[in-house]
Amino acid sequence: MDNINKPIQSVTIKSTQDLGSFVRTFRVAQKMTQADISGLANTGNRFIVELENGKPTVQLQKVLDVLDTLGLEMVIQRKGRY
Amino acid sequence: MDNINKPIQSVTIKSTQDLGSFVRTFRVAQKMTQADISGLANTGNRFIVELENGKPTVQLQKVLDVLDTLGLEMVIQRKGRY
DNA sequence: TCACTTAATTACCGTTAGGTAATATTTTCA
DNA sequence: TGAAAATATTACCTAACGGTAATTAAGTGA
Repeated sequence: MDNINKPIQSVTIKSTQDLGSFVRTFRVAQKMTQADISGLANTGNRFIVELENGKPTVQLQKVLDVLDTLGLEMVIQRKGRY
Repeated sequence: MDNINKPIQSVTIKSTQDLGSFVRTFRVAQKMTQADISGLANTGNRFIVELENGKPTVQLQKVLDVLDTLGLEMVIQRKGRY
């Protein structure tokens, strides 16, 4: 599939790596720095680094804060929808 | 809106409370106990209790494990989609 | 190439997540 | 209503989250 120039609709998160990679890609696409996010989301730079690198133990509320800062939201659904 | 007997398609998670409430409701609908989940997801019962009660600091990977056990998946998307 | 920006690492450290196991409380239903 | 099942709480404990601040490394653009 050709995803070039195709706006992202949604990404299924199967692992913390998936989330980290997506957050990084999306952040960069928004031309934001890690410092921008950590400032807006009231976290340390360290948290952003760890999140983007897929740390499994990041805390949920902080993740939600970062997603909100990026204009993203989390959805739960049954497996296999598309 | 009448949601009775309407299969859940997706739930937007704006807070850890949202997630906890949804997990509980879904688990009960599946006729599973907390012990069932904690067994299958390799966590303690304590984690399930805390997750369902909306603890903000639950760790992401464990949440993903529980969702997987329930046949659910996490999706990230831009805000405001429906 | 070199200066500047951004990202990553490290040390320090108080707080706490969450496992287990025991106990208590609440819910369920025959 | 009473016993069993399910959920919640507690104590004990180790590992480690994540903030700050300083430092280092990596990336970028003129």
